[in-house]
Amino acid sequence: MPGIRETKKKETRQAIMQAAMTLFSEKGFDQTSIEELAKAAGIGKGTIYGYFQTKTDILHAFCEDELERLHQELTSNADQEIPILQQMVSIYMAEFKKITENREFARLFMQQTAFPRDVDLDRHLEHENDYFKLLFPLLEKAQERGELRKDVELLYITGHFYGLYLLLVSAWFSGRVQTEEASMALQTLFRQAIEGLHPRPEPLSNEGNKHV
Amino acid sequence: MPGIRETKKKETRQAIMQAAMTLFSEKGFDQTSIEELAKAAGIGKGTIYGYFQTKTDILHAFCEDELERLHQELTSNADQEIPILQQMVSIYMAEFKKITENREFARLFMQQTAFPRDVDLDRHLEHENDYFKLLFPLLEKAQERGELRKDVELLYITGHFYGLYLLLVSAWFSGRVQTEEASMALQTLFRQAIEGLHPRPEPLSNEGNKHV
DNA sequence: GAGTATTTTCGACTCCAGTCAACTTTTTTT
DNA sequence: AAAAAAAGTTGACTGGAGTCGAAAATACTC
Repeated sequence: MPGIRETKKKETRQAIMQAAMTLFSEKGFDQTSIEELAKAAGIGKGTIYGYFQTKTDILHAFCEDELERLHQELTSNADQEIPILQQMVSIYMAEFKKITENREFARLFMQQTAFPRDVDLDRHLEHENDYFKLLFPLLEKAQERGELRKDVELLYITGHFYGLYLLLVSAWFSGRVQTEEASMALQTLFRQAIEGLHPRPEPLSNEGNKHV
Repeated sequence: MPGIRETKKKETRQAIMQAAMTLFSEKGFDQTSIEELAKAAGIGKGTIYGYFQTKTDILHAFCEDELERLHQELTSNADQEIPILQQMVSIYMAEFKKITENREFARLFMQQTAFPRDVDLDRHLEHENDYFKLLFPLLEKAQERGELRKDVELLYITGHFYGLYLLLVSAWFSGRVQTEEASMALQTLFRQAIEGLHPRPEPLSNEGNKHV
């Protein structure tokens, strides 16, 4: 039996996030005041701070939820036998598309995710570990198939892909990469990461070197 | 002849940044109010907004100045004949060390640099281009020496290194990489990026594969 | 089910970033 | 060198994020 309290807490939390997303989308993050938001959610201003530490946290929690759901989807649909390059491109492009739906949300979310405040560290690490649980098995299988070096820790391999993902998002913000070019750019970067930046006498396969 | 106005503008700007850094360092960014800062700089509160758009901008401008100076230094000291791996590690570790001197500054600076607001885009791109002017010649020489593929655009090569740098800083914030380990971690990542994540029958040289 | 403890809600309040219209200083014009 | 224009300075003011202590709601105890 959940108890009145627990039930209401979940409901209220949802109500806040729901109201927040509606208002943030309609009027923008800065143009929405907490007081307004509280009224829309049918609660008092102070109550919000029993659920979230800051205004940004509301947005961040929403984005994390959305991505969590996306990851569930990706995990169930994943075809673990296609080349790791394509798997990684699919996963990170799905994330990229989701995140870049709203530029303002994306900025605030990425700022906190990539460079989190110390108070958020625990939550952040937990979330990251969930992500690893999705990625590691795929990378491990790719290692077995001989597509990835076995002498590189999975954490580092993930790092390479995640680093390039960060780069892509950053380049998108600065306007160096357009939304339509993103998929191509990420694929190119990932392929180069796999092939290496060092020149080699003979190409590894004939898929390579078609694009810069 | 500079004119009274121009001279004073530069002085005032310096006074603001100077006072800001003293106070931010002593009391922390959030604990320092603009009014306090204005008093310390010997000017009125409103005047600050004739020089900087936001409180964060003051910090950001300071960090950019510091990094600019660092780049000058790096450019003049650069030995363009040592392996590109070492050159890149030196440059990015210098930046890492500078930036991580103060955790709070680092967070605010990186958040704005990696995911800039639209109003800051022009300044940001200009600054990035200056950076490229430092890096491109080094990378080009490395291509000539056969250390880097010639079929990958310089912008992309820079991207690989910068992406891994972002990753390192992000991992430092999350506590996955300690300050003392950073240099080793970056070197490993950069070497892996050069060698590639794909396994190869015979190692390229005997420097490789010693660390994960 | 009355009484006590604990958790949650609330909005008046504090504090501060950022604005703005009046004012001062410098430059340009005549 | 006086007048007009332009650029820079200022602090009282505004609006909103986040706090806090009192009040309400729920949960425990006998």
